[in-house]
Amino acid sequence: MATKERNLQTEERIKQTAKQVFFAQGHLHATTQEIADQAGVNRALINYYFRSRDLLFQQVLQDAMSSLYDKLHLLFTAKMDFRAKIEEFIDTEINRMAAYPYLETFVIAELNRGDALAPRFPDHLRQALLGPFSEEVQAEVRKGTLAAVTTEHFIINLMSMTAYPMLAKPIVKMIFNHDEAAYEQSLQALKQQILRLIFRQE
Amino acid sequence: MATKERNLQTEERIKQTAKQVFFAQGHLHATTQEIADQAGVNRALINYYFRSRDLLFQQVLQDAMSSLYDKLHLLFTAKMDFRAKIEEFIDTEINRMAAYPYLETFVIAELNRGDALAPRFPDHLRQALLGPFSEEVQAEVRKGTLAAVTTEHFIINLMSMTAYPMLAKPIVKMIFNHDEAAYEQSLQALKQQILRLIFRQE
DNA sequence: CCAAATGTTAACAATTTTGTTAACTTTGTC
DNA sequence: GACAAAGTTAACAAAATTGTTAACATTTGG
Repeated sequence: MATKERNLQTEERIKQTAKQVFFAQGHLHATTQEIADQAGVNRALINYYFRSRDLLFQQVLQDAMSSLYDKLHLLFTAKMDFRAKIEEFIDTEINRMAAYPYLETFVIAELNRGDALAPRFPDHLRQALLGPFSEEVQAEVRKGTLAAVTTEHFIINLMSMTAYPMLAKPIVKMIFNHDEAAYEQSLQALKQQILRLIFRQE
Repeated sequence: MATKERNLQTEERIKQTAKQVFFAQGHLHATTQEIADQAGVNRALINYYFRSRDLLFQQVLQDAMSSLYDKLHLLFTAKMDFRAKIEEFIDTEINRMAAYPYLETFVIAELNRGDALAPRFPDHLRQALLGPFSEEVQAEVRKGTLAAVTTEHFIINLMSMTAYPMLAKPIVKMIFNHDEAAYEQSLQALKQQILRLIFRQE
């Protein structure tokens, strides 16, 4: 008996659309109808493939968490020159956030719903963080290329600067009176500006 | 005819509770029933004082926007030593965010609902930003106390570092395996760490 | 090509949430 | 203390949203 092949075309389209609605458009209150409409499918298909609205949400949440883990895994373990690694992290992270500005907002909003199960951070990631990566950071501190900060706060600040500007996109646009184009441009420039702030030599 | 005095005790209690639910607990999907329960009032009173759920949301949103404006106004116009001003901004901002971690999340989520009216950033604030405050920042850059960054990105980075760690509180706690106490402690230490990162002298 | 499995749809039912109304209570004022 | 205004409540009505079902369509394997 061959493995049952479900119609991934539709199932995947629904999930992708849900991500688009939640992560890109920031419609955290979106109904199943709205998602079905944008996906161009009958709403009942959401129940057919995902049983319930909640299970769709959980699947999307799982995917989002996975992508969070992936990006941190790369940062903590890649065997590259430290500065190059940070540059790449900033670059991919800003590009990712530009496509999905509200991914973390969605994750956080879902985590705050009483019923949500708190996901666990993979142990091997925390080991890499506390061990090898922390060594790298502190070596840079001793060299004087980084300010004297703890590894934990270095990571927090790095995540802050690469995530917040897109997470708070409407606020940033409002403060600086940016249209979409100006905002995009400011975002690209931000990459260099973060590097200048973090690293101590010219 | 004297001005009509409505029962501000109840009206205010409802609004305060709504802020607590949205900004502190992060229940962005909260129903009017949940708010009424936590406020200890009959749900119909929400309609009595605010007409509709949406109008309550809008009032809370307005208050949130005002507090955002206030904090920026202070940063842009206070006549203090630059470093002292930044220190104070970080301090009050982190304390505020610790009490209301999800204020900006709520604002952003509401701004992304199609029907919301985009609020305008007060002109006098943008003037102060582009004029006097920008002068201050660039003077510090010339002195070498700040890295060579644009005023815009300086502000964005500052807001990022003071807002994100609380905005993403569940994620931060998860990554570093913090309980509530450890998280609080990390937050207090963050203030100094941000200053070390921003300013160039020891 | 036929039959079983899978996919899709519209209609319906159940649930959740919001808004309204009318009766009742409290408060302030004369 | 009587009266009017404001405040409060439970019950009801309306709307929005989700979940289910049964009929229909399409695909797939023999």
